[in-house]
Amino acid sequence: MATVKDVARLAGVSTATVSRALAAPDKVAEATRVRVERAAAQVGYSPNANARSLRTNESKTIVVIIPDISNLFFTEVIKGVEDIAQKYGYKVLVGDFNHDLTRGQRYLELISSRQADGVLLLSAELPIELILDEEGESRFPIVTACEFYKDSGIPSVRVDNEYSVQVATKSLLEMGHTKIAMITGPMENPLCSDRLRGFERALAQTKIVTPAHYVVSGDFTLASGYKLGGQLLSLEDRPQAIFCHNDEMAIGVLKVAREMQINVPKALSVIGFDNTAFSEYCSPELTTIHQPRRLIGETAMKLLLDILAQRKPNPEMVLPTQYLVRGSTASPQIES
Amino acid sequence: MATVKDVARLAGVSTATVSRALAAPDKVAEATRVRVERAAAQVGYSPNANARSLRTNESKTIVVIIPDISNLFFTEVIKGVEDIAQKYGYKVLVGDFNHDLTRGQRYLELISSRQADGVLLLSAELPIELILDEEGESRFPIVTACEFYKDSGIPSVRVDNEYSVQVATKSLLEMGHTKIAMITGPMENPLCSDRLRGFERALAQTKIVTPAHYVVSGDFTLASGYKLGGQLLSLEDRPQAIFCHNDEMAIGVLKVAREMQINVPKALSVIGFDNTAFSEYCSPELTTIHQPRRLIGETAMKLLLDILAQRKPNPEMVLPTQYLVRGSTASPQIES
DNA sequence: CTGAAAGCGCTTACAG
DNA sequence: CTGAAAGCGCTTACAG
Repeated sequence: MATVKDVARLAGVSTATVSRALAAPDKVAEATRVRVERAAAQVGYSPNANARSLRTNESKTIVVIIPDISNLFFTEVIKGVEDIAQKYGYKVLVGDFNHDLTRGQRYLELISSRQADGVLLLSAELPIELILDEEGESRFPIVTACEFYKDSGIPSVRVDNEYSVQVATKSLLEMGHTKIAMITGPMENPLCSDRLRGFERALAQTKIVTPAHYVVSGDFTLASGYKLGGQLLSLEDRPQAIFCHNDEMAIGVLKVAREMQINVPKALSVIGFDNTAFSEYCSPELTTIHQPRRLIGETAMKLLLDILAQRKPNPEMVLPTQYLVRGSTASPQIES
Repeated sequence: MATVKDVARLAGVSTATVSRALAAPDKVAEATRVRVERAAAQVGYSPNANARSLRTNESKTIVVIIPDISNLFFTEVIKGVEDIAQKYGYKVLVGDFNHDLTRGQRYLELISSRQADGVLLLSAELPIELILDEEGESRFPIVTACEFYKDSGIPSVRVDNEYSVQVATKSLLEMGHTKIAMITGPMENPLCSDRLRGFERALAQTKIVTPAHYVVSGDFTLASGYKLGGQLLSLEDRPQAIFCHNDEMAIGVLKVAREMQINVPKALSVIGFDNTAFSEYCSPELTTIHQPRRLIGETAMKLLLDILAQRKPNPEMVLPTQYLVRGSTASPQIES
């Protein structure tokens, strides 16, 4: 591999000048710049990023850490991150830790090993001590997106989960539903407790009493929606509507309802969350809550860029959702 | 950040010994090892990967380059890659180039900038000159998986696309179908031409003549399946079966058929490819061809590891598929 | 088993 | 505008 030395020799200048000509063309005479550029091209020079990072102490790389890369929700967020990062000359590494905390920690270590300058964390599963020191300060530049650590002071970008669910629940109530169940995500997530609270708040404004067994906890997968949906639909006092904490679980409910010959939306209304691609391709099409995923990614990346540049950022950004009524919800009808 | 120097000082040894104690514990006296380890822990030592890579000329990192991270097919392959990489002490970077060749090239440059030791390429979109030199030799350690460059000599891991499609097409023929259409992926992909060939071969063994307009070319998205499916189903000589080059497009066809009130499988059989998660959750469940995605990822990573270790690898590995008959295919019936 | 020393390839004050 | 020189933090032949 050619190095600055090779370029310098060929261009008849010092390595310092090569470095300047390539990095700060205006600090160098026009003619020199041209000579260096030609020489660089001729020897096929490609800078050694390790040497540069070692010297400058920055890698111009950020790592986005996600719990599960096969979750469609995250992948769209990543696209937004990449768009902005690219525009500002940052490389993006995607680290999927597959819900394995040891693996997640290893991605965090890209910071201490100086391979990344900052972290975009799309999860709240990692122990917060890994992120905050004893004074409650971030150990490194970090932004959380979608998921977040409640009252941690860690900058985050997300939607108003509580409000979004409250709105959708109200619409269900207005349609005349009185027996509404909910399949949550893992309840450790602040995001899920917020969504559950929105649900409860909406119900609290009515006289409806929801039995405890109407709220069950899944894990965001198709399979868990299928299983828990089947469970809810086998209840004596079968719910007329099931609100799921994401689209995948809602699609699982759709499947089990079909198998149990329970018509959606006539005998059962189903709501998802996220508005991922398949929500428009299932049958019936899913009523859901749109999250501006790409925008979340873009905003989070911009925030991280601000932090890396020491600009004081807005520590918490809440982006708007949109309640999308499609074919999977309707007024409850007499059951056949 | 603490460095070897700090550890050396505290442990009362040289930096050389620190380095050895941490990297090759058996080259050092037991007592020294313990002292160094304690000192390292005490000062919170974390090795600077850039310095190490600069010195050793390897990063212990591989990059897997994919055209679209929101494609479920790829994400499962990545999981397999990660499992193996992790086991052998390699870090995995995921680079999504979003079908943007400039971006793809930038990920390839992680090699020349020495941030990655090898490439796992899940695409055949990038110009082959970026990969092979004038002599047709790989410029760097690389393995392609799923997609591949035909007759390029680049090591690849994939399935027998031609044979898989041939088998499924035959089953359609045996069911009594005579009017079978195909929605392909982008025809630049060798993978797609192989699948098309399998289709044609199966038909060639019969007297059935398939009109040219029965073969249309999509782009692997839900939307393109929907659109092209609608097109095929609006034909005067409407096909009785549509074979799609992936599940997404097949699910798009399912949707348009539903809207056109064409019953699947009674009036239309639909076949996908890949066996991705949603294929079991659509209605009807999709008949498809299972690809061992995780195994593909594992195998490809092992192959790359062999190449990195200069072990002569098997340059082309073909893994078995499985034809899964589910609810979206049936014998053609009199149309209503 | 251990240390002194060189060097990986870059960038950047400093001096001119 | 340009160059000589130092140094980022590590590892590894070499010598003892």
